Order: sequence, then C-alpha cells, then structure tokens
Amino acid sequence: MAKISDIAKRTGYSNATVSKALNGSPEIPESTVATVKKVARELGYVPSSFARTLKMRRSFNLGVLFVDQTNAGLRHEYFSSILEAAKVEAEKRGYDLTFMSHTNYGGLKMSYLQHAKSRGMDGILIVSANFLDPAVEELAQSGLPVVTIDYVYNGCTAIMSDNENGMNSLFEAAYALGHRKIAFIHGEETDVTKRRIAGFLQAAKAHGLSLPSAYLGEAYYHRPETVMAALEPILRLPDPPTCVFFPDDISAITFLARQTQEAKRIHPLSFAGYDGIDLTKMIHPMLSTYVQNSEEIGTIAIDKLINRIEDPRLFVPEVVKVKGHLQSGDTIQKR
Amino acid sequence: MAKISDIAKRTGYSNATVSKALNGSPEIPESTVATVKKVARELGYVPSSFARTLKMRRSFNLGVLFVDQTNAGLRHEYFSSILEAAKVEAEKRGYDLTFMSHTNYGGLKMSYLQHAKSRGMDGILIVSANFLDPAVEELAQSGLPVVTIDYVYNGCTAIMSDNENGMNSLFEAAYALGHRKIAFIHGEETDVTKRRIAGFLQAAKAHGLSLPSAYLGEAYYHRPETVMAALEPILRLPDPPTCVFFPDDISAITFLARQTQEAKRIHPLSFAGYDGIDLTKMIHPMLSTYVQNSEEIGTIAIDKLINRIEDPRLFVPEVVKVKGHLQSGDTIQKR
DNA sequence: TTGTATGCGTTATCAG
DNA sequence: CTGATAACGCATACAA
Repeated sequence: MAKISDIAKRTGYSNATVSKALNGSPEIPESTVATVKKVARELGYVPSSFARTLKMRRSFNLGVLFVDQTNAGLRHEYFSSILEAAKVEAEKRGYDLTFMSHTNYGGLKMSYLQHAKSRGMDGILIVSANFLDPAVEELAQSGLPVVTIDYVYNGCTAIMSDNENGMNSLFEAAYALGHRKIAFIHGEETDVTKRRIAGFLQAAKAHGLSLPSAYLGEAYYHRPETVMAALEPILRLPDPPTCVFFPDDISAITFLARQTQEAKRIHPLSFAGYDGIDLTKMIHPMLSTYVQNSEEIGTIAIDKLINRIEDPRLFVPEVVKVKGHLQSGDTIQKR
Repeated sequence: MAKISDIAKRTGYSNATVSKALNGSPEIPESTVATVKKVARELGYVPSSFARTLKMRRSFNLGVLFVDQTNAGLRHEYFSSILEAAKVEAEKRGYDLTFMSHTNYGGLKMSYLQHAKSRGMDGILIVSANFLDPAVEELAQSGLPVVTIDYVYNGCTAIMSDNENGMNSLFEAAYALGHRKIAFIHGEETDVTKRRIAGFLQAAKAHGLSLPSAYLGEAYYHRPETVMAALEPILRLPDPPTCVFFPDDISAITFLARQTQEAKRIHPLSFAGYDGIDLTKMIHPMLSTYVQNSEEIGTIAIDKLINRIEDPRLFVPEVVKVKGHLQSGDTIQKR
C-alpha cells in the first residue's frame, strides 16, 4: 500500500507538505496540491484509517447495536430497512458501519462501551437491543454520541416511529368505515407496545367509545400462533368486535391466509396489520396496515448522529417522531 | 481510556513486559502475568485496536459486501439471515463486521479494495453484490482472503446454497404426487437462476419427461407482479401445467393470497415457492417450498474465512455446497 | 511556502 | 525474566 512517504519521495516534497496538501490545508498553494494529488492518484494512495485514527482520535466509524431478541433481529423487515437506510446515509457522509459486540479480545471480555472505545468509534446507533440491559445503558450514558431508535435515554437523541399516530390512523380508518367494536391484540410489553396501546385507547376515547378491556389481547410480535390464540377468546365474547388490529403484518397475513371462504361468510371480520412490509402491498386483498417510515427513521438517525459528532457544540438531545402513513387496503371493510 | 503505560506505571513493570504479559508471552512468569492482568482489569484496560492494527497489520475486522440490488438487499430474508448468522459466528471468534463501501475519504473516491486496505480488513465476505462489477472482481482477485456466497471466483472459497438439490427436491415432491406437467417461472438471469433451471431440467430428464419450453417463464425475484404476468400465458396454453414452481416464496404467497375460492375450483393449480422464509410455515395452507439453510451458509462462510486468515498455509479454495430441505407443505396437491 | 521533529498506543527486537 | 528502543503511518506545532 502506497503511503504518504512514497508520495513525498516521488514528488520531492516532505511528508508534512504532502499530508497538508492532501488534507486541503490553506497554506499549500494550488500548484503543489495538484502535483501531490496527481501522484497520489497514480500510486493508488489511500490513507491508512487506523494510523489516522490513532493520531486524530477520529475513526469515521460508527457502531451499530443490533441484538437479535424477541424475534426482532435482522430478519424483521422494519429493522433491516432501518439498517439499510442507515447504511446508505452513513456511506454518503463518509462513515463506516460496524456491528457492536462484546467479544473477548485477547482473552478479556469487554462491554459494549469498551468495544466502542477500543475501536475508536465516533458514535453509536442503537437500532434494536434490550434497552434495560445495564451494558446498553452504560453505552447510552457514556457521553459517546448515541442515537436510539424507538426508545428514549436521557441525554441521547431518539428517533421514534410515531406509534400514537399509527394507532390513531388505523382507528380513524376503521371508525370511518362504521366500526365501533374494535379489538387490539398487541405484542409483548415493551415501550413501543405501551405507546400503541395508549394511542389505541386515546383514539377510542376521542370518539367517546369505551371498549371492554376484553378487547385488548396480549401476544408476541412475529409469532402468529400466539396472536391467533389471543384472538380466539375475543371472537367468542358475547359481543365480539367487528374489527381487530394485529400487532404486525406477519400476524395479519397469517390470519388472512388462514381464513377460509367459509369462515369469512359466517364471521366477517375486518382487520389490520402494522409495519407496512412489502408483501402487504402485493397480496389481494391488499392488507390494511400502517406503514412505518423505516427509511426516514434510519436516514435521520444517522444524520443526527453525524451532525452531533461533527459539531458537538450545536448538539442538543431531541426526540424526533417520524410519521408513517395509512395503507387503506381492503381488509377493513365497510360495515 | 487506560493504556498499557498506565498499567506499567501502576505495576512498576515496563511497557514491554506489560504488553507481553497481556498477550500471553511464554517468557513472562505466571506471577507477573497475574499482577498485570489484575491491574488491567482494575483500570478497565482495553487494547486500542487501531494502534494494534497499525503495528500488527491485523485488524480483527472483516468487511461485508452487501449491495442492495435486484431487490435483494438487506430486506431479503435469505440474505439477512445469512448476515445474522455471519455476525454471530464472527463475534464468537473475536472478529468485527464492517460494511464495505466506496465512500470518498478525504475527497478521494475509493474502490472496494482500497476501502478494505484502508481499514486494514483481514478478510472479506461477499454476501450480495453484482459479481460482474469490475470493482467487485478486483476485490475478489486482490489476494485478500475473500469468501463469496452463491458465486464462484477463481481462487476464492465459495459457499453455495444447493440450488440443484433444491429444484430436484421440489420436482421429486411434485412428481411423487402425480404431477407430470410442471412449469417453472424463474427469476432474472443470474448464476443462481441458471443453476435452478439446470436443476429443474435435469430432474425432468431423469424422469424421462420432456417439458415444453413454454413451461419455462421468466420474471424477477421478489416482484410478484412480474411473476403473475409470466404465469398468465402459461395457464392459457392448450395443455397447461398442473403444477408451477415460483422463483421465491414472496411470489408464491402472493399467488396464494390472490387465489379466490372461485379460481381454485375452476383451475386447481399446485405450486411451490423457494427460500423457506418464516411466513411460509405460519400460513394455512402451509406453503410447499425448499428451505435454504441460510444459517449454515453464513456460519460456514465466516468459519472458512477466519480459518484462512489465521492459517493461510492450510488454505485451499473450495466450493462448499449447503443443502437445504424440502418443506412439503400443502400447496402441491395430490393429483 | 516548505520541512523537521514529535507522538498517538502498540508490539517486536535485542540487549541486559 | 525484564526493559530500552524503534517502528507502524499519519497529522501537527513549530521552525526555517
């Protein structure tokens, strides 16, 4: 690999001059810069990022915390889309993305924070993790620039998918189509789930509806069997709902694919998913759902993170809510 | 951040001794090692990976090339599962994973190879990319340890999902259920597609069947509309197939979700997907498909890559075929 | 406008 | 068994 000293030798300039020329120092005249850059290109020179990191304490590398848990790993389209968008934005701004881990390095186990410091990471994006894990909290409170998705830590910027708006949009859609008895099967208790339940209940309240508590069912995200199990008793209620909101699109599609013509005729049930995964648009009937704007979430997260890194003085922690949009679809039917 | 010299000061030993003790050099006695490690732990010492990389020319960092193309980005469950497995395996062996890019760094654009060298990457995993892109070829032929998925470069180890076996398994399943007129709508022309077509035709030949060429349709992966469009004329043939293989599960599920009871009665068509995404197991009827073993593919890829890095003398490029398994499902029906 | 010298944290060589 | 010293590639304070 060509290094600065090679360029120095070739051009006759000193290392210092070459370095300055390469980094656009104002003290170097255009002509010198041109010569240096030309030779640099000829030699295929690329700066050694680790040498640079050592000297400058800047790695242009961001850590991504992405722990597969509660079935919400890389395979969850919501998260993988966020990551995809984050990757694109980071690349655009000249940063790399490295997965965080707590591997043993030379025999010494390390925490996320130690890993981050060891690699000289300039900042951290926490996409999916157990936010109550002490190791994650430590990372968030370390003073390192951290941006979180769908969870707020004191002092950190958080990008939140607008779950209240999501539930409200779905509710309004169902209400407008004549539904008054609406059930909601939510996922396991997480921060996001709480927001969704609150959004759901608020929307009901706004319309003066008081829904029986039996209309709330608990299940797990991305585990349709648990959702179907929770749905069962609700449909058996003396006064069953006419519409049900599922915790995610996977459950909703599962439900759709399990419904027989027979069942539909006996018990016509409207329903909606949540997330807006690609498949919901392709199937007939199109799934009614709320499309989370994962692309914008990932993009904004990286944007805010890098802005803080590059100009810390301007930094003030904020909570950014990102709205998605309703996909009307055909599974909430007029009533 | 505590550094070696801090430990040296605290223990009274020199930097050199501390470094050796930490790295398990045989010349340092147990007692010294114990003291040093104790203090290291107390100070929360973690080695600076970039300083280490600079000196040792080893980063313990692997590049992952993952380019979103032909709808096959991170959101494709097959690829994200591979990545997930790779991530787990890499972490287990003490390596980090960094996404490859060709960002401009200090104003200079760089190739994938330059990026890899700049970051001192020890090896590269190519999960999804345009394998004909000169920049990708350059990377593969650079001499850097490279492992590819589903594509073979001369001199590089490749991990291949067994597409021949996949198509053969599906064919056997359909044949056993009485199907003789089987169509295959494949994805756009890629290496993988060629293998699948070959596997399909071989299986037919093995049974002495000669299928009309009109039974082969071309579409795009993960774009169900194109698949449905390709299916249309096939179903209109004077002698239409009784069973059709789709290029992927997404298309198959789309087809399933679009079929009305009506259509099923008029034109009962058996069909199968490909990939084995989670959703296929959850729906009723369960989708008949071939489950690619993405987890093993990702794990083996990293394993082979690190083995080569850690003992290059033992390296010999190989092509590893990873078999998946048939998921019988219910969408190929007896005939 | 350019060059010299120093240090970032680590490991490796060689001498004690 | 331990330590002094150099070197990895780069950026920068300071000197010329």
